[in-house]
Amino acid sequence: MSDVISVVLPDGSTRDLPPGATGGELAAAIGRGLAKAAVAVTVDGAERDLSEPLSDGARVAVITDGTEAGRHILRHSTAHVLAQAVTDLWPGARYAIGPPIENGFYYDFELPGGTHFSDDDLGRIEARMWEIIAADQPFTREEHSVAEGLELFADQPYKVEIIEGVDAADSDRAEGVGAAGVSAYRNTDSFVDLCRGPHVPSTGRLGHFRLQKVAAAYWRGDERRPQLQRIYGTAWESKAALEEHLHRLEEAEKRDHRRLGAELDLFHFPVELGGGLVVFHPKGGLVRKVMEDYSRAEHEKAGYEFVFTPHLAKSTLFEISGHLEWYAEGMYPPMELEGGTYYPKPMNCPMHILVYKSRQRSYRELPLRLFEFGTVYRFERSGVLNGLLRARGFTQDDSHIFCTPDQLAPELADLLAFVLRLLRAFGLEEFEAELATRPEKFVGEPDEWDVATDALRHALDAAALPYVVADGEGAFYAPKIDVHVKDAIGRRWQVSTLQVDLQEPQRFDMEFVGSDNARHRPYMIHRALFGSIERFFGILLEHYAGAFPTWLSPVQVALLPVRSDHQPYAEEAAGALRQAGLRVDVMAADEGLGSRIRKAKLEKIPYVLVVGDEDVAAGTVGVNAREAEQVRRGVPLGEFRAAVAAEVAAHAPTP
RNA sequence: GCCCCCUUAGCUCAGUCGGUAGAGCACAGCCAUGGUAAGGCUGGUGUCGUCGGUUCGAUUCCGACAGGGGGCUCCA
Repeated sequence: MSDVISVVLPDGSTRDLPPGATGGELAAAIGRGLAKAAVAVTVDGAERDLSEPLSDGARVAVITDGTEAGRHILRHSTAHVLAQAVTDLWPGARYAIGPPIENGFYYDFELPGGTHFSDDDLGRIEARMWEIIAADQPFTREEHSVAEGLELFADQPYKVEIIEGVDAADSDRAEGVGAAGVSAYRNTDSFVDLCRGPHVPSTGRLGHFRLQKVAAAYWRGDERRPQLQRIYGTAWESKAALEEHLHRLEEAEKRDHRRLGAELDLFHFPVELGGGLVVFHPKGGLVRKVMEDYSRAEHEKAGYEFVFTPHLAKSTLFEISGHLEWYAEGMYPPMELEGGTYYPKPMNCPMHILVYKSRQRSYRELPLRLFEFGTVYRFERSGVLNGLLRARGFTQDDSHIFCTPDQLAPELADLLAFVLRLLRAFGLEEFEAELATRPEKFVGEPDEWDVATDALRHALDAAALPYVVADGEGAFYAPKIDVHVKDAIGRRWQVSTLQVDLQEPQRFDMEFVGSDNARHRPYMIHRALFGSIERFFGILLEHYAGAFPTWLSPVQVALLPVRSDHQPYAEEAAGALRQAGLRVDVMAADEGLGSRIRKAKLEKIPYVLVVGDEDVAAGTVGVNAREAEQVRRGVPLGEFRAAVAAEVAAHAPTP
C-alpha cells in the first residue's frame, strides 16, 4: 500500500494526498477560502460528505456554498435542524420528508394528538434551531442494514414506509435506501434522520435561514393519505444572500396583480359573483380593449376570419365532441330547460366546428382560420383559484384552423412565428416551449397521436425555439406546444398553446372536397396566443409592475395646471393631445401641486405634464416622464404631442 | 376538493384579559393658488364577514357557514 493517493481535480490536474485524506482535507490543501466555502464534494460525479475518505484515482470536485448544488446541501441540512427542533419542542412528533426546494426547503410533520402548528410557533422553532446551530453538532453518517434501519425508526412510521417502499424498488439513487442498506445522519444521541446525504459537516456551518410559513400537505402528495403539517423555510450561504432573497419576495408581493388591480382601479372579484369571476373597471377595461384591438388587427392581417358563438350549448354538442366523456369534471353542471340539457361551454372548438360544417367545404377554402374572443367557463376547484391567473370564467383569444394534411407543417411554422411576434409586441422577450405528449386519459389511436406530435416537433425544430418534452401532459384530445415566457423578474408563465387535433374532425365527421373530387378529412389546429386574456392581463400587470408601456396605459398623460387660472390652458392642451389619439387626464388645481404629482406617479401614468405662467405664455409644457430621470421644462406642446404619438404608433398594428 | 391561516371604516391595520371601537390614508366641507412625490383646519365614517351557541351582556369565547390567502409537483 502506497503512502500517497492521487486525486483528479475538475481542471484535469492531479493532487497527492496522504492515504485516508477526506474531501474536507483536500479543500483545505487547495486553499483556505475554498475550505471555508466547501459544503461537500463530488467523487466520480456522486455527492459525498467532506468527512468521507477519498480513494486513489478518484475524480473529485469541491461543492461550494454559493452554487446551486451547495445551497441545496445547506438547505437540506437546515431542514434536518428544523426536524430536530420540532421533535425537541413536540416530543412524539413524527417527521416525514424534508427536501431542499427552489430557494429553500420544507419538512413535513405529524404532531402528537393531531395538533397543528400556528404562525406563532415559527418563532419558537427558529429559536430552538439557533440553539442547535450554536451547539455546532456534527452530522455523522451511519450505515445500517435494512433490518437495522427499520428498528432504528420503529417509532417513525413515515420513515419505515420509506425504507420499506424503496427496499422493494431496484433503485439505489433514491431515499438513502438501497440494496446495501440504509444511510442515516445523527446529530445527537436522540436525533437521527434517514438520509442519503451529503450534509455539511456540522450545524455550526448553517445559520442564514428563515422559517416562512406553515402549510398542510398530503403524505406523498396523495389526497387520500394523511395530511401532514409542513413548514417552509429559506436558507442561503450568507446574510446578504438571505436578505436579497427576502427583498425579492417583497418586490414580487408588490407586483401581485391582485394588489395592483385594486390599487390602480383595474378590476375586482365581487363576492356577489362567486370565486374566480372577475369584473373589469373602466381603466382595466381600457387596457383590455387595447390588447384586444391589437390582437384583432393582427389576426385580420394574418388571414383569420371572425366568428361569434354562444356561451351555452345542448349536451348533444359535448357528447359528440367528447367533452362530457372526458372533461365533465371541468365543466359547470347542466341546466335542464324544456326537456333539453344545456351546458356552459368549457372550450370553443365544438362551436367553431359547427361553423365549418355549415356547408360543404372545398380544398380551395383551406386553410380556414376561424377566430373568436370566446368566453368559456370551467369549474376549477376552489383551492386552485388565483386571481386572474386561474379563474373560472375567462376569455380565450381562440382560433381553430382547418387545413389539409399538406398544409399542416407550414401552418404550424407560421403560427409559431405569429405567436412570438405577438408576445414580443407586448414586451415579452424570452421564450421557452414545452411539447406535451399523449396523457394517460386520451381519445383516439396512438399512431394518430404520433402523427400529430411529430408535426409539432417539426414546427419547433423549424422555429429553432428551445423546448422540453413534457411526457403525458397533453390535452385529452391532442398533443400541444405550450409557449412559456419569462417576465421582468425571471418568473416563467405559460401563455400560448398550439394543439394538433386529429380526433375532433373524426368525431364531427368533418370533410372537404379535394382537387381529386373525393372527400377528405381536414386536420385541425387549436391555438390561443394570449391563452386567456384575463390571465395574460395579470401576467403583463406583474411583468410591468403596473407601469404599462405608454400604448397600453389607461391614462397616458396627466395634465396639471399649477394654479386654477392655468386650467383653461391645460384644457386646451389636453384637447390638442386627445386630437392625436392620446388618453389624457386633467388634474385640477384644487390641491397642492406636489400632492397631485404624487398621485399621478402612484397611478404610474407615463407622462405628467405641469403647465404654469411660462407655459401659457410660450405654448409649452413641463414634462415629467415616468422613464426619465429629470424634468424637462418648456417643451413645445406640438413637439411633445408628436413624440408621444409616434411612441404609441410604433406599437400599433401596421395596416 | 382537502389542510392551515386570515376576515374590525372605501384601503392598510391597531384594539377590546367579555361592558357595542381607534390610527393613517382615502372621502366631504372650508381655507390655502402652490413649478415637479403628501399645504392647513373641520367633519362623518362601522350591523367589528354571516348565522347560531354560551352569557345579565359577544366585535371579543365556542361552533357552523361564506369569502380571501398559502399549501397540497419538484422525491429523508
